[in-house]
Amino acid sequence: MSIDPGSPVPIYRQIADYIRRAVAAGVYRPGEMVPSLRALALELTVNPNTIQRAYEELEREGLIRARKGLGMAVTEQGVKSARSKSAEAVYNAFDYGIRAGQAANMPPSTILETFEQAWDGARTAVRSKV
Amino acid sequence: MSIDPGSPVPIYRQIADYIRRAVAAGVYRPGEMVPSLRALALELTVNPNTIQRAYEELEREGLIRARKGLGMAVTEQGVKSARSKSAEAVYNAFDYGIRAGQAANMPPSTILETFEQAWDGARTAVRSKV
Amino acid sequence: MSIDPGSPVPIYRQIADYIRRAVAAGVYRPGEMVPSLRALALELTVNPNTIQRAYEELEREGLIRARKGLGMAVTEQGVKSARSKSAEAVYNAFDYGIRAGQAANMPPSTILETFEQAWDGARTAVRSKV
Amino acid sequence: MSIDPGSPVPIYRQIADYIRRAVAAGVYRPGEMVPSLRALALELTVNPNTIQRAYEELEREGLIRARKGLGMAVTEQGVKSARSKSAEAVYNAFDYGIRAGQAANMPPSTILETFEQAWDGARTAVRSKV
DNA sequence: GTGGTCTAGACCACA
DNA sequence: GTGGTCTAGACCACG
Repeated sequence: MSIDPGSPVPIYRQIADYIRRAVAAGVYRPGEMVPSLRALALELTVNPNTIQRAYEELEREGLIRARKGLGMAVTEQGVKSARSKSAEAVYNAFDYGIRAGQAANMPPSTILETFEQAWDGARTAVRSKV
Repeated sequence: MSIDPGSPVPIYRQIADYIRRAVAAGVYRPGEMVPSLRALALELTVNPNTIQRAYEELEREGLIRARKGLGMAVTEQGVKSARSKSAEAVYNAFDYGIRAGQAANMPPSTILETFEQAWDGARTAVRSKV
Repeated sequence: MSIDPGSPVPIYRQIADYIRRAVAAGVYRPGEMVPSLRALALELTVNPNTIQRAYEELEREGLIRARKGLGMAVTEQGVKSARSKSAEAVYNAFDYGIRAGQAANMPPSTILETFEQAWDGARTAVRSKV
Repeated sequence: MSIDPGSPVPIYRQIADYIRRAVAAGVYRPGEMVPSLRALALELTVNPNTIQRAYEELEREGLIRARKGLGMAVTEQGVKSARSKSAEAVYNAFDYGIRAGQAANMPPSTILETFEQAWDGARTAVRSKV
């Protein structure tokens, strides 16, 4: 994964989002441990406190649970929770885009065309990875 | 227009965004004046400094231009600029949503369905306003 | 107010509890600002970060709301929320005490007597303050 | 007995508390042995070190005493000690609840009502177990 | 001035 | 080893 320190969205939230997506994608399954604070801090070259802040947020959401001396384990209901959170995020992004287009007086057809462009762009980006 | 002081997006940016959308939508045409600092500050019950900051941002973009003793006028290329800015914002929102869905391992069909839901939701929201 | 740094309950939680009780007691009314991070940090001689952590918790609960550049304001529904939280805390303490007594095989009459002792103790403690 | 690994109260203390209550309740009488380290560790599926730590605490209190080759025996003064500890815990819980109510400006009548609710709740909970 | 984020480094309790 | 708390001090955006 990669972190953008210059982004307006705080680092700890970027990390939390990443873990959320990873859990939603099945990278970490229920009962498994997410990377330890210090391990992930080393990997991303950020301060352990920053990782902890991200994990705190996830723990409050019920996605992971702290077990002192052991680590942070993905909750049983974590995957479901992460999936719904992800779906919500996607919906919100689309909704925001559509409303922004409407507010700027863009005709519906233009908004739809813009979506198709983004769709093609993102899809070929994936293919080019492969 | 309305301001949300509790929102994470700064007030001055909410205002700048609003003016941008208004110009893109043709509310203010080239050569016309946007509301004066004090007038807008009174209407929104916000510190005039905050309006000032929003207008500074817009002036830096070339959207508006100070005319001493008159106010801030929308520039000729302002509408085009605002339109392209708006189009870019719409594209970015869609792109972000699509990529978030992919990162969470959502199948393409699900992403498309989510867009359709957002589309229906936003369209009916408009109709209900009318 | 006073902080016990040696307590097992973290300082930031002691502070959050104190603010909660203060709001419930009507010391800070809706719309009013709670002490600023730095001001309270100076008064209690703790690090501002610690105060911020307490305020974060209160903001998540909806008790207060951050207004950048201004301070943290008590929410309209904050008092109600704080009152119900306080009532819950009192109930939980009593419940815990009763169950501890039952688990130790104390007869009900002894548990009730213990409560009366605590009641008299706390009440006279208040009187002696006056 | 049951252990809650997710609780904020450490496992070793949950175990120590359980033994304390059991001694106070007369489950283990003076001279009798408490469960061996390994037996209890197996039963609770916990690291033996954790049991060890709980027993250390109890031995420091004088509740139990190591008898080489035999196990940990409840001391004669253990029961009295455990009883007074339990009584103290009950008193402290009540005292804490009363003071929390006072700090939140709850009228004495409300505090008393809250106790009665907790009393009824805990009593019926016991009955429903039977 | 305000709150928000981040780093560096420390100490602690827990398993 | 793990997570949890705290301090000190820095920089930023905001009003």
